[in-house]
Amino acid sequence: MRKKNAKTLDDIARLAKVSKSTVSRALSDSPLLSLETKQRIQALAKKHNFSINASARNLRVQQSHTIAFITPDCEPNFFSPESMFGFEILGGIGNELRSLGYDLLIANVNPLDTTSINSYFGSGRVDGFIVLSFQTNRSIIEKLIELNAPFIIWGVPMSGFNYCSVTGENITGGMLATQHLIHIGRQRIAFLGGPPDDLTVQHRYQGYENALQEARREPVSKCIVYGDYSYASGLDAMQKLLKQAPDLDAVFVNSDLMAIAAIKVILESGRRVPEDVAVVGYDDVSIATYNNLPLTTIRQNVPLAGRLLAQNLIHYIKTGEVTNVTTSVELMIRKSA
Amino acid sequence: MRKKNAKTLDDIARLAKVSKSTVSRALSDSPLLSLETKQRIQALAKKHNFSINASARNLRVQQSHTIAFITPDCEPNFFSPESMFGFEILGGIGNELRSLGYDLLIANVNPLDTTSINSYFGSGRVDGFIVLSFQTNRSIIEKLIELNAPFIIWGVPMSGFNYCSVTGENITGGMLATQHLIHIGRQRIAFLGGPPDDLTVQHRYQGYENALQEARREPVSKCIVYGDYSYASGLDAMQKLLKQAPDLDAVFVNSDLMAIAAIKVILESGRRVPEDVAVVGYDDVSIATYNNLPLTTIRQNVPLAGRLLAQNLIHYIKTGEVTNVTTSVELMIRKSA
DNA sequence: GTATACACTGCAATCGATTGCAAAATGAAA
DNA sequence: TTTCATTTTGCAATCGATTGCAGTGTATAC
Repeated sequence: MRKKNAKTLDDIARLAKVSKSTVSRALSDSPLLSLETKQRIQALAKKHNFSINASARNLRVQQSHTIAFITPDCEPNFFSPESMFGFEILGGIGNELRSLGYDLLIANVNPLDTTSINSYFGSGRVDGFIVLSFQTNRSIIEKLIELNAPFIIWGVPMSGFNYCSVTGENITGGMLATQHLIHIGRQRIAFLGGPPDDLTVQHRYQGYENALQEARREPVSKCIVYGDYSYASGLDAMQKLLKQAPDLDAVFVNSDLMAIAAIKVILESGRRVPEDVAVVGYDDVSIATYNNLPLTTIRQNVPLAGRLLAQNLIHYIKTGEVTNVTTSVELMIRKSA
Repeated sequence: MRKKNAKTLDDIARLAKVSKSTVSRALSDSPLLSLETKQRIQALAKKHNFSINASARNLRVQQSHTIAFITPDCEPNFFSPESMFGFEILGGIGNELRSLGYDLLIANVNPLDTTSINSYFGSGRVDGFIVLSFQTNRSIIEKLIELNAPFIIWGVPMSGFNYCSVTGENITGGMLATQHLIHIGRQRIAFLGGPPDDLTVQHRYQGYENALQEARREPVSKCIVYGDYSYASGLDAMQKLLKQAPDLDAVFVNSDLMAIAAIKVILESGRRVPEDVAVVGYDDVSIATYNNLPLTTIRQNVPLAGRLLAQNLIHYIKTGEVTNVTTSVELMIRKSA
């Protein structure tokens, strides 16, 4: 005995001998129906494993119940190791969206041509966007503002604008890392940052500076270099650092991938890690653990961040209330420092 | 002067002083219209940056123009390092789908409760599915078959069924790896596989066996162990291997992540890599390169695989033609063997 | 001038679910 | 039995784009 699948509300209505309005109300758990009919219809729908037509529903209620996660379409591509962090955050986002009744769409957008955002939002294809601000997508954020589209970013919002965000406690992160290096007796602690115009990076730098000042020290400019989060830039930056300040004995790096690159350079220079140069990374993505020399790093609570991004975006869509929250960070002590 | 955005076909129709049928035809580049009106309307639409309502269109044409990429909702989660491979393949899939006019949805499905697949397919939410078969999702594939939903897998199809697939040349991969180890003079070559009931793994084993036989050798059972692609299982399996066959001088591992785990165990046992034990991985995901000891591995053409998955699935949806293609693999010689 | 063909364009039905409003059913009170 | 209030259900319009068919207009041939 196989139950045939019902296709539309009308099919179920016919079977239940009611109108399709009633079926619609039963499935959306409307208080207008008697409990009895509601349950009867719900059971029937389940039996014929009926599921409501998404396009029709979306058309009628003028919502897509879909959120786009924006991945910049450029080199280095989002779907590359450089964005391992982005990958790991997707899990939390997806699960939370699902439990809120939303779907997750992957939207590839070229930062140099943001018109495709129109085709997602203007078409009613998606109700909102999630963007990682640490990538090359300032132009994307500007476009979203221009379109007045609901969105939320992971990172520190640009000043002068008012939109939702979730970000780690970057100042605290910078302090924890630096304090740890001071605590284990390091004298010359370098800073290898992400892009210097990124507010996130500036906050981490500020934490670094605060920790040094706490210990009555000052940052030294030749110990400060920047990369762009890529492996290659980590190699370059660390080489530069060793040239400028050969006497450094520690470095705080703004991402795990760059930290791994830095370690490679340090080892190749004949120094040992952590004995000669201690290294602290940032993010605690998977490679931090799997690296031959497990990385001491600042852990961001990535799954939580994903959930918060989803929750707060939906909250904004429903209420218009802008939220800016931060998530805590934690020092993970392993082998590299 | 800001151009106001037109919301519907009617808006544009009014502006162009034609009917909405004509606008619809102009935007879909119908041959029924004169070139002149077509261009006039297209320009107008662009100027008012109009984009067609997706729900309405999808409702009318009874297609969603959306493909779901299924991620099993279980531990180890898809969005974890264990699936770095899956992550890297997403890029190719997304780009290709986009150029074919389809969107990419991330669908989290619990392999123990596949009813959610209904809510994606039965609701017309998506037109088809892409599944990675090397994960714990046999039940998902069975559900898709039962629903008669269009789908394509990455991996070797279950025998007795007829559905689309794309897979790497696993036999060749196994041979290339093993031949290389023989070529560099290794005498006792172990095999550390993925799940033994996975056809992909069986093919790789067959390649391993073929290569040995070519060299007039035979596989030895105590040199054959299996894991489940996770880092932890790689540690376990390698420990077992060293216990069973302490005299081994090479191992062919079925994934890069397990290979990195294996290297860790080998080093901790006091042996050197590659001097005492050579290691060849599989997949060539990013960690293979970034590992302190860059991995010699079998490269799968992942971006190509993604594109093929997208192309062949859409082809199947449109024509009903089942395709089973394989993509070539390549030996990447680095430091570990 | 009329007939015929052909190129364009518009009308109106349609996809399936939602929801304001009206109608029917039920129960209680008079 | 009638009336009124309340609960429950149904009618029909609506969301926006597509498309078969019919209608208009123009050009060519007779």
